[in-house]
Amino acid sequence: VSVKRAATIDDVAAAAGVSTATVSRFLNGTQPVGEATAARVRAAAERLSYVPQAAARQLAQGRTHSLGMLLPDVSDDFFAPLLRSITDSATEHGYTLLIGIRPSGHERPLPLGKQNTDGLLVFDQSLSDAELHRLHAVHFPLVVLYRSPPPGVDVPCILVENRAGARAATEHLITHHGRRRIAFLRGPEGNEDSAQREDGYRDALAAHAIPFDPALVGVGAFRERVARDTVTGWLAANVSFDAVFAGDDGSASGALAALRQAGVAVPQEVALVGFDDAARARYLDPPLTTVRAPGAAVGRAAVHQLLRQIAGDDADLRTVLPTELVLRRSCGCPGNDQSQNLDDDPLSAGSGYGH
Amino acid sequence: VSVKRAATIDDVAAAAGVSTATVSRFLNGTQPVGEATAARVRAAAERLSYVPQAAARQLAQGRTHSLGMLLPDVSDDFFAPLLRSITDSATEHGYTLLIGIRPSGHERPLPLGKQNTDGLLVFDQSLSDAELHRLHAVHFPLVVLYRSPPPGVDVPCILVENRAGARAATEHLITHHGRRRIAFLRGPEGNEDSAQREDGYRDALAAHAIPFDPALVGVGAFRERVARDTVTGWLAANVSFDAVFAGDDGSASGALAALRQAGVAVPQEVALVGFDDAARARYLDPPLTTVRAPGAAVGRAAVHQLLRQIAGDDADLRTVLPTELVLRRSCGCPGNDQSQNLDDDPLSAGSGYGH
DNA sequence: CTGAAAGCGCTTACAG
DNA sequence: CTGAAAGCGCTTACAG
Repeated sequence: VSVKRAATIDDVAAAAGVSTATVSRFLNGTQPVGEATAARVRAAAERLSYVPQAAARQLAQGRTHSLGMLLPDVSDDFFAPLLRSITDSATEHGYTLLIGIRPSGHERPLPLGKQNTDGLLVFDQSLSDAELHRLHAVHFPLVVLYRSPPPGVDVPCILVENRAGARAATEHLITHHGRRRIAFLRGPEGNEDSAQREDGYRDALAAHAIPFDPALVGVGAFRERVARDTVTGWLAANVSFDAVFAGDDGSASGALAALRQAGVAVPQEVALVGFDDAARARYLDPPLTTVRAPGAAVGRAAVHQLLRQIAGDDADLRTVLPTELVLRRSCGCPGNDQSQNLDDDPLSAGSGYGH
Repeated sequence: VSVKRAATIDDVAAAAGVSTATVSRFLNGTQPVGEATAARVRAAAERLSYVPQAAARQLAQGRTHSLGMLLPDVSDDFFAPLLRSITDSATEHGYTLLIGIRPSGHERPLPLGKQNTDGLLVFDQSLSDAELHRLHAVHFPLVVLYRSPPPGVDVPCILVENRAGARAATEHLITHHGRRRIAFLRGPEGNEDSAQREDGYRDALAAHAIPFDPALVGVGAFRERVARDTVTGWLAANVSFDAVFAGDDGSASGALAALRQAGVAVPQEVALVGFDDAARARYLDPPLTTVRAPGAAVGRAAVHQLLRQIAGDDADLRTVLPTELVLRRSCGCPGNDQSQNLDDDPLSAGSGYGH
């Protein structure tokens, strides 16, 4: 047994005394094969430790059996549960996940496409509208996550219930904690999730006859430092507020840092609520009350819709997943970070790295 | 221009009035091409928006131009900076990163190998010693991360200075904060990083003539919950200690939760130090003093060594990266979580997701 | 500088 | 149930 060259289907066929067609059929189960033949092929493949070469199958079949995932950038703890559910779902269906990172600014060509992938999960802004349009026009299977497709481009999308979640969070501050001067930290310009969260925030104010005050809306940009600076600015300017609803958990962290820095007690003086329930949320002090956006469910739904398209079926154009208010202590609730918070930690469920 | 079928090299060749060989040479720059010819080919490729099909090149060339990354599992915030540096380095050198997740227990066959990848980055225990041996025996390029290869298997490895880092952390507790009853939270059984960190811990004790007390070593398993339970047990049993050196930041979080729960003041009554400087470290309260293990540098080094092997060069068998003690407040230092901690956050450097 | 042609390792009608 | 053969879309000696 030479160690130099990996065994090919020809080697297996020769060893088993059959044609390559038969080997292929048996290994793929695409057509019945005689019992005796099967045994010989199995033995030969085993003995030669034959592994089919992906490129050759891909070329012959015209499909790659792999899914691409395109990210605008790799950042923060929001990512882990999502990635995990996507890889799990893909693996479960016999697909390999190919990840391409698209740095912001995307000058470079797409690393992933029809050439190396059967379909693509597109995060947020990692594909421009024009690119989305072009790929969809050639019927390349696509699913967009955390955004809707541009008008006229019927690409299935996976969204979360931003508006209802944001409304629930804001109403909780009003109803349970008597807050009426609630500030809002916006996400990045043009971000769809953020716009919807702001709508929910306004819904809640309106429902409780609290006038909307533009002075209480600031930029958080889903960035910790930006949010910190904004809140620090408010404090310096003596803006009066008794609560902050942050557009995401990252900006909530920043707000918390600014408040702590200024000696403002959270939640006593200013209550705080975030959005996402990212991994860090439970570790903040006080633990962050936030709206859980189900990352794992988003991942599963995305893979499902992508596979339907690959199979030639129609996919749902719009999947909206429910959000849920998670009460911890930053809003003023008694919280419960002993059992609940740690035990359902989606991240500690794994085995962890060996480091 | 038909929208049905993607253009192939034949289409381009026909459109440009040259042979496919010429198209290939021009596009890959493998051989000089006449100026006029080049112009025609460029125009044709452009007009047909030709993208070479990866599988065909792979088959013809016998290489995939992609790197695999194998993970035992996707977990926690330790992962993000590492993944980011790996993808960046790979992209920079014209490689695509293919990620395969190997769930613990690994009953399933390897998703990544010679069939679809030019080389593999192997994390921790995601490959068994036998598999490692087998792949190395057939000269498949491999780099192991956060572990050394099994004896007799000359696979390059990337490690961090665990022992020195752990010693520095422990000595800091002794020297600067006068602690002498320092507990240690071990990592998972058989974990190399953890063993080395324990060595460093013992080195420090010995250097200061503090007897090693086995009652002060407990299992943390790099898992938050496990560590929490261990520390809770110590407190219940009235074990006396004035500091905890946790094997990683995850177990440090758990220790902190247990201490807070029991009303023990950190750092006044018990000082705490972790290892890794994971994303969460700066968000704990108090911010966690920890040993920074340079995830991004590990990623870059790993890709570098892998590419060298792919190029047929010799790679360094052992790369050990320095660690650095990061002083925050959990050890009793005044800390400085205003500017430094946020501004150098490797995770907030990206654009963030639109969620 | 350019082309004709073989070959990479599979799959899959087609024929039996 | 099985095989001979064409074909997937590239690359690359080989010859000129």
